[in-house]
Parts: sequence; C-alpha cells; structure tokens
Amino acid sequence: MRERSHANLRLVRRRAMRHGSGVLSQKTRYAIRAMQHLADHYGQRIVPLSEIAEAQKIPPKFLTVILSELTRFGIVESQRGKDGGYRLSIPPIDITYGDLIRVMRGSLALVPCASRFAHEKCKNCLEEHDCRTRALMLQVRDATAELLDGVRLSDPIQPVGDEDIGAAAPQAKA
Amino acid sequence: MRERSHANLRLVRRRAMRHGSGVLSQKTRYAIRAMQHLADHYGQRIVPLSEIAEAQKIPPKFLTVILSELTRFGIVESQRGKDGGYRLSIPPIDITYGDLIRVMRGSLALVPCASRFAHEKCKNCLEEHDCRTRALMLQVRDATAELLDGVRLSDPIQPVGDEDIGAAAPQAKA
DNA sequence: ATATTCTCAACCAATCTTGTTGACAATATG
DNA sequence: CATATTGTCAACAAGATTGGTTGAGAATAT
Repeated sequence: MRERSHANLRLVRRRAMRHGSGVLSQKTRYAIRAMQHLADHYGQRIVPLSEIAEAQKIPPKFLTVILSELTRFGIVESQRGKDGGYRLSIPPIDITYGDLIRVMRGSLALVPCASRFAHEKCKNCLEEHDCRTRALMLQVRDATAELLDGVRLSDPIQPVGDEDIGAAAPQAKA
Repeated sequence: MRERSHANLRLVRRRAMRHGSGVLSQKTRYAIRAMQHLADHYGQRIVPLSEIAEAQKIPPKFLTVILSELTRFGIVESQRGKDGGYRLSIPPIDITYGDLIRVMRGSLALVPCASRFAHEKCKNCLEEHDCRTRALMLQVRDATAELLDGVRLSDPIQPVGDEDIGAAAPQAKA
C-alpha cells in the first residue's frame, strides 16, 4: 500500500461534506420503511396506510404514491374498503434490500453502463476513457448487489453502535 | 441460498430499467475523464482546457466550471496566459477513483448516516426502523470505498468485453 | 346507504442538473 | 507596452427531479 500523505487528499475526506444527500432518495427510504413495517406483520393482518404512515412517520399522502407504486409492481397487495390496507404479496424472506432499491430506483449501478439488468450504453461513454472505469464500476455494482441481496426483509435488526461508524470493514485502512 | 422463484421478483430485474440515470452525475463523469486526461500527461506538460474538452468531448464552458472546482480543491493546478492550462498537483498514483467521487459528490454512501467522513444523522432515520439498515449501508459503503480506493488514476485501462457484464472477476483477465 | 380505505392523475414549489454568457484577471510574446 | 491567449468567477436559465399535496373517484364491509 502506498503512503498518500498529500494534505489535499487527506482533506478530501473532511471537506467533502457539501451536500449530504446520499444516493437513496427519501422516497426510496420511505419505501424501505414501509416494506419493513409490512414485513413485521406478514401473515398476521392487513395493515392500513394510516398505520404505516403514523408508525413510520411518513407523510400519508406521499405514502399513498409509494404504496400504489409497490402495489402496481406486484410486490405488495392491497385491499380496499373497511378494514382494508396492504400486505406483502411475497414472504419477506424472499425480498432482499437489493430488490427494494432496484424497484424504487431502477438499478444499483453507479453508471448506467455498469448496470447488469438495466444496462444501457452510456451516450457519453468515450470508449477509451470513461470506459476505462467500467471494469471498476462493474466490480462496485457486483459487490453492492451481493451485500444488498444478502439481507432480507425478514432479517432481524443488526444494531450498529455510534462508535462503529466506518469500522465495519475488517481490514480498514489506517 | 434460497430459491426465490417469485415471478414478480424475477421481473424486478428486467422491469426496473426505468430511468437509466445512475448514481454518478454527468459532471462527475466529466471530471473523471478530465482527470484521466491530466493523469496521462502528468510530468510532461501543462494541458489547456480546450484540448481536454476536445479530446474528452466535454462542453468547454462546462469544463471550465469543473476544472475550476478541482483547482479550488487543490487537486489540480492551473496556469494562466499563453501556453497555460492545467496539471495535476498530485501524482496520479496518489489519486484514487474514490477520491474523485468524494470530491465531486461529497460521499460514497448510499445514505448520509452511512457516510464515514461526511457523516450526518439522517433527520428521517427512525431509530428502530430506517437504522435497521444502517449496518448494511455501512457495509456497502465500505465495500464500495475499498474497491474505488483500490484503483488509481495512474492505473492502466482495464478492458471489459461486452460479454463481461456482471462477471467482474478482479484479476481474472489476461 | 354510508363510512372506510385504496387509486390515480394533476398539480406545485424547491432544488438540482447541465450547461451558457460575459466580464475580468493573469501571463507570454513581440 | 500592446495584444493575444488562457484561466476565473458570478450570474443566468431551461429542463428534470424531488418531495410532496389536492381532489375526484372506485371498491368494499357493515
């Protein structure tokens, strides 16, 4: 391993906190929470939107849009009328977090041309330059998919202490 | 491994090609290409913006913005006037793709609370629900970082055939 | 019939993305 | 010094995306 002691690059990490948006949209995160809530009641009862909204602190009208989308997709079933609501149409052990993210945002890949399923040639991929990174992007996609598809909606909470930020890599670099 | 033969979920992968945007913005991809171009001429000469723009097919005025940003950041040095241009201020072997992405988009993490350096508590992280995924998000972040920081601007092209989509064996190729 | 619950298209403000314009600052050359 | 060249920077702008809301239905249980 090389030293890399340049002040500028050491600063990258600290300074680079400009827009803390993250990759997953709020909608996707809401969807994950809603699905977790449904998973917790799978096989027990149908859960009305209002309950999910309240428990998961999701704006109810927005949740309407999200759940309709998931329902249209077929991963959730709905029942109308009195005592209606939603339930998973698939056992939670058969739904991975990777599936949820793919459903909501279309792909796990960093760049379109590195998506395994939603693959499309980047219009702006210079063959010899941008695609210089394609092997790398594919590796990232695959590693991401392997992790995200390794955890299922039925899996228990994996607690993370506040001290554990960034410690999750066994061989973390100094 | 579980079976997971549900038609819906098998469909996820095919159907989920809705908005092929990807995680990395066009600006970030331009920045990577520009940096690759500078890396290719590191130690040789100063490269004017117009050359980068033409070679990498980046709108020159937009490249202006990008290179100024990189220069302000200190990762690139500029020279004005006749025969001016840009050069890396750090040897390309000391710049990883992870660095570039962090510089341009602030973090590698899927969600803000899973960023190691640009960490911030998600305002919308229900302690017991959203954070149910935090351990997972941290693993993804770390795996991503390890891969992206393992390849440097000085590294040679890693060709990927069209057949190799998703195959991504790190050191398999001749 | 009525109350309850999901459905869905349309709309909206704010922000982000992808650029462009144009005035200005620095520098090399003659 | 004059001038051409090249980077700097703030402002603008069209279009897309995000994060929602509104409101008019449609289905269903009682």
